[in-house]
Amino acid sequence: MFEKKNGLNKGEKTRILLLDTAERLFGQDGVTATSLRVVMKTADVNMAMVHYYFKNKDGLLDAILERRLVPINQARLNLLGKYALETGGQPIAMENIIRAYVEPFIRLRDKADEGGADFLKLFAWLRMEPNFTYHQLMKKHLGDSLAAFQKELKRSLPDKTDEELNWKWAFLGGTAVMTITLMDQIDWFNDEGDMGGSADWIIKNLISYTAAGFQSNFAPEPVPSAKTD
Amino acid sequence: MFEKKNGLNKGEKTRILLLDTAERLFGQDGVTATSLRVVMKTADVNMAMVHYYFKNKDGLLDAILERRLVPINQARLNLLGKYALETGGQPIAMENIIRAYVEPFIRLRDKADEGGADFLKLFAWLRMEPNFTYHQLMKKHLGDSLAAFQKELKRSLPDKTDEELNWKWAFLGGTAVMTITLMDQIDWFNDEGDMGGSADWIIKNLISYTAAGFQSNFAPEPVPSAKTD
DNA sequence: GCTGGAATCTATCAACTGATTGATTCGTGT
DNA sequence: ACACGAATCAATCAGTTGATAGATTCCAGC
Repeated sequence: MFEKKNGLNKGEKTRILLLDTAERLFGQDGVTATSLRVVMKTADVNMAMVHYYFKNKDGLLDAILERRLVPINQARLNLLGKYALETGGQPIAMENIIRAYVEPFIRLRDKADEGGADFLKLFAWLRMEPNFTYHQLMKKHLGDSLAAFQKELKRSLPDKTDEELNWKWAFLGGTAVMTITLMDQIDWFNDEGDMGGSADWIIKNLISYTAAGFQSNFAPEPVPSAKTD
Repeated sequence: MFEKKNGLNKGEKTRILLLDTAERLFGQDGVTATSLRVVMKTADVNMAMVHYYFKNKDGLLDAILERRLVPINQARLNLLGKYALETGGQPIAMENIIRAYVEPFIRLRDKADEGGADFLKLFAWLRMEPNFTYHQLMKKHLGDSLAAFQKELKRSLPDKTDEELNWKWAFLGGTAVMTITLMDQIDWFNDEGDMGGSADWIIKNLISYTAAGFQSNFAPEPVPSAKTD
C-alpha cells in the first residue's frame, strides 16, 4: 500500500489529472468528438491508463459525473432545507425553490472552481444528446434530489397539475442548459464576443424569468387521457 | 437531359430519398453518431451516392437544413407580417411575436409533415452541439428572419435593454429546444411513456410561459461595460 | 440501334477509434 | 537489498469512419 505524499499517492495523482483533462475536453467538444487518444496526449499520460483507472470511456465519464454531481445534489438539498426552515412549515417561495436548484449548479462557473465551467458545458451537452445510456448515467447521479424538488414544487403551487409542473420544470432545465451554453458561446446574435453578464447577475435573472413562467397558467388539456397520437 | 417521370427524374428521386433517410437518422441519433454507411444501407443506396449528390457529409446536412429552414423562415415572416398588419402600426403583442416564431417550427411535428419531427430533433441537437461549423451552417439558413424578430421585440418592449432582450430571446430558444427534446423523449421524470400533450396544447403553453418570462424584470447590471472575466 | 451524359456500382484507401496484451519500471514495507 | 504489488509503458489489434477512383450500367434523344 502506498503512503500519501503531499496529500496524494502516485496513482491518485494521475487519476485526477485524467478526470480534469477529460472533463475539460469533453465539455469543450462533446464526449463523442473527443477521442481518448487526445485526452491522454493532452494529459501526457499513456493510453492504457484510462482503462487501468476507469475501465473504459464510459467509466471515465461516469467518474467525472460522480465527482461533480454528488456535492451539487448535497448543496441543492441543503439550500432547499434552509429555505424550508426559514418559512417554517409554509410552502417555499417559487424563487427560492428555483434558486436552490439552479444556484449550486451555475456557481460551478466561478473562477475558484477550476474546470467547473467545462463541466457545466459537458452536462448541458449530455442532457441534449439523444443517447439513452448517457441519460441513464445522469439520472443515476442526480439521485433523489429531483423528487424532493418536485414535492416542494407541488406544495408551492398546489393548484397546478402534475403534468403542468413537469413541463415547467423541464422548461427550467432547458433554460438553464441554454444559459450554460450561452455563457461562453460566441454570441449567437452578433458574431462577436460572448453574451456577457456575471454569474450572479445571470442567476438572479434566470430565477426571475423562470419564476414568472411558473406563475403563468397552462391551458387545460382538451383530451384528459388516452391520446392516440 | 432527363425528362420528368411522375414528377421526379431518376436522380432527384434518390436525392430526396437520401435527404429523408439522413434527416431521420440524424434526428434520432445525432449527426456524429450516424455514419454515412448506415444512412446508405438504410436507404438501400450505394455508398458513393452521398458524395455524388452532396459532396460530403456536411453537404448532406447542409441540404437537409436548407430544405426545411427556408420555408420555416418564410412562414415566420409571413405570420409576423400578418400580426403587424392587424395591429396597424402599434407594437405587436408579445404572445404573437413568440407565436410567429415558434408555431411554424413546432408545427413540423404534425403528422402531415413526415419527417418533420425528426428534423426538429436534429435542429435541437445541432443547436446544443459545441461545433462551430454546425452553428455557422444553422445561422446561414436562419437568414435574416432573426433581425426582423429582434426589431419587433424591441418595439414591443422598448424599456428593456438589448442585452436583456437577447438573453430572453435565447431563453426562449432553450425552452423551445427542450420542448422539442421532451416531446418524444422517454419521460425524464418517471421512466415511462412520453410527456404527452398535443402540439397545439404545447405551443399554447410554451407561449404563455415564455411571454410571462419576457414581462419579468431583469436586475440592472452592476458593471456597465468592460468586464475582465 | 447508336450515342453520350447521368447515374450507379465495386473496390479500395488512409486515418482514426476504443481496447488489450504482456513486458517494464516504480516505490514502499520488510 | 530484496520482494511484491502498484503503476506505467510500448506495441498492436480489429473495427469503423469518410472519402475517392475508375469501371459499368442506365436511358432519353436522335
